[in-house]
Amino acid sequence: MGRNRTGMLEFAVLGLLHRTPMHGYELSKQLNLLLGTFRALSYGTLYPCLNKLYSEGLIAREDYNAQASARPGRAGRSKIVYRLTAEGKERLQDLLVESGPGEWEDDEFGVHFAFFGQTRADIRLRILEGRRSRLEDRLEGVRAALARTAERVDSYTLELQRHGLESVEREVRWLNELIASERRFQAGPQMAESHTDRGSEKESF
Amino acid sequence: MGRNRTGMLEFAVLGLLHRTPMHGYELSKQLNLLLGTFRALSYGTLYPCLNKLYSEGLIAREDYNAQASARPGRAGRSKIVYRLTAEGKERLQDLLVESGPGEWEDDEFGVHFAFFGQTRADIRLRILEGRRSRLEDRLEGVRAALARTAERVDSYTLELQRHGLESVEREVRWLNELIASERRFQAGPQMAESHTDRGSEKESF
DNA sequence: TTCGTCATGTAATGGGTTACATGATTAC
DNA sequence: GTAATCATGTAACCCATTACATGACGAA
Repeated sequence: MGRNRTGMLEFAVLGLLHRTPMHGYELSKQLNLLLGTFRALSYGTLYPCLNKLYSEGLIAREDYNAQASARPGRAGRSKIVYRLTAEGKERLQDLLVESGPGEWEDDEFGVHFAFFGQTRADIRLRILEGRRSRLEDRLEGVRAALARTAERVDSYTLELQRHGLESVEREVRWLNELIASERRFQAGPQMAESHTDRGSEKESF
Repeated sequence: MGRNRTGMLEFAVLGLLHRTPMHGYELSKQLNLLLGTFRALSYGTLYPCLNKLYSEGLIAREDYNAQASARPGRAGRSKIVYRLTAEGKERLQDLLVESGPGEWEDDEFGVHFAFFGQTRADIRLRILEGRRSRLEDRLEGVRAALARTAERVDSYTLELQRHGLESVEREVRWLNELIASERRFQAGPQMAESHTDRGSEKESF
């Protein structure tokens, strides 16, 4: 047993700190941007989490009582900059590679996706496909329930369900595009121009 | 002071029981269908909630030890059917009429919307408009953040944010349609026929 | 000088899930 | 008879929010 219920927060923190060291306040903003659409979080959550990661040796702190900084601008306000330790990096790698059923859920998927840039291509594909089949199950369930109850329910409830259904359908289409583009990339990795403006050159991944 | 943090669950339970008395298990399925897209919940949450509502006198229980049923076999399986008391109905009315800023959030909005069929027209409009402005604020925030960080971030993160943004934009369009249709209805209740295909008979409320 | 925002935390509280525990009924 | 699902609950735990508490910096 002993499966880690990990907490996506720790994952997200490790992922962000791997990109670049940061202090808590900044981290919190990044996090709210990163997970923004999925979920927000507050200081009451973040700081205890940082303490925990620190006590587990996954991150290291560095105090900035900025005497050191020649900057006259921001003198000594106490900032604590965190960075990943070797153990932290190892741990992050383990988390990145996880792609079990738990990883198809909303939160988990969101965080995993956010760090796809650091994830192996085969894992990316597995997660995208898992997510898709997860959503398809959900669709089936809701459609069945809807068909059963449809005529017996007021139109607002119905409208709510219809809208929910369409949201899920839309995400499935999104996933289809992403999966196609992942496959295209894995089939022929010869080139993939980063242009990223808008439209549909998902090949840039 | 004394603002109720109410818990949307209690609201949803009262709302469902107002439509028709039910026992816990059935309630749980209805609830998961009703809030389905928004959130699921488990027995560990529901039963304690029912007990609480009962102890507050908002709902009444009725045991079904199905001797009554034609089946003479064993003492029937114990089902507990719940129905709203007078106090419960009163309480539900209070909740239905609430339309403060808290009511524009995801969960709150979902539950309120699900019971729009029992909500006064002016309140419906207030909630829809509040929700919309809530989402518009969110859009602005995300867009700003996106503009600030856009070029400094890998394309997966960007794609995630773009998709999130589009989801919100889509919900705003949905709300626009609903608001328009509510206004049409309030302006001239004689008829509000228009496209919106299956959604248009809001007059039935 | 006052206000906004940067910056870090703690304590109380709440809401929820998971796993556990039990047993009846229905369909195969 | 056996599996699925109906049906009800409890206890342990986890994660997160809210409100509280503190304080320094930059700009108006």
